[in-house]
Amino acid sequence: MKIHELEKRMKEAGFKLTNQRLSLLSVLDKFSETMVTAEELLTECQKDYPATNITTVYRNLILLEGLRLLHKTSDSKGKSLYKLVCSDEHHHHMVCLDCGKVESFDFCPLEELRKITERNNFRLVEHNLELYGVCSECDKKINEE
Amino acid sequence: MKIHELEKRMKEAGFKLTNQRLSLLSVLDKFSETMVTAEELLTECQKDYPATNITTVYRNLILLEGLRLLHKTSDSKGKSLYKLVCSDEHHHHMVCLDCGKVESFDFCPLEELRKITERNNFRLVEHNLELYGVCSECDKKINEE
DNA sequence: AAACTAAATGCAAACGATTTGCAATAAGGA
DNA sequence: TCCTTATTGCAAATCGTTTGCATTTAGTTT
Repeated sequence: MKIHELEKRMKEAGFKLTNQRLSLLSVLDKFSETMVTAEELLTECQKDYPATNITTVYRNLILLEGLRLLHKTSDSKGKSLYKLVCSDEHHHHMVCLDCGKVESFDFCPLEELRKITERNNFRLVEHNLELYGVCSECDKKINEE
Repeated sequence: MKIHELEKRMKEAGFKLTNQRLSLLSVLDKFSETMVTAEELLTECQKDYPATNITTVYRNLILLEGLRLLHKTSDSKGKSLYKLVCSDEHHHHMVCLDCGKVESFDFCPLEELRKITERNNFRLVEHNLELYGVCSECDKKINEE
């Protein structure tokens, strides 16, 4: 989703477009291929707009999540990671354990999963299919060392 | 895995079988079908052995994780959830969002996933396929209300 | 353009989950 | 039974995140 579209969505939802928010959106956009922490977002935001504060970052992340514009997960230590949602059609991700880069792929065995849950009278709400490993760039770097 | 086997593994790894540990193993075994928090484990442990302490629970959970006997994830709020690893062959889980119950299924599209990662020069380390929803019992309960 | 008002911010302090330092205790071999 | 070292319990520290409150600001209204 383009930044302009994100700004429009916030505005339409009745939120003010403060400098802190514009800066956060632009940073999120910049990192749209990577899962990042709130702290990393803050650091980047401060480059545009030094006054930005971690509290504000968190508050706006919560807000974006509420608008379903932001995807939140947690790393193995329980720390939260964020990324703008993908607006394209259904797909899943490969996440690099080294640099956090996220690559997408279209495959999803949803049909099969539906059959399984029906067989168990399990009301399927969500499914999560994610691959973890080392992306080609990081793998190259490791081999060079 | 049977409790006795777990105890054996700990002992073999050079750890002492304290009452706190025995009590934790038995509680984990009791909850082997459910993801539970450290707090819930403590509460149960204290029924057997009232002196048990949250610090000890955490320390032993870390230890069991290190022995690869324990599986750790986090819920949507980042709180950690634990469960003994399954010793049976490769499978995935459906997790009830209501009661935490975990059911297993054998299906896994690993072949397909391998093809995808190879195509992307992505070195696959781990994959996660998990279904979330409402289990048949909870669904029944909800409908009764 | 100045005034207004509710929303948004920044700070410091609170928070909950988890970890750590340290002195006291207990497991399991000698 | 004794001894040594691992383990425990407690309190305090830590980390990421959230909240209360006074101040500031966006975006409207005059």
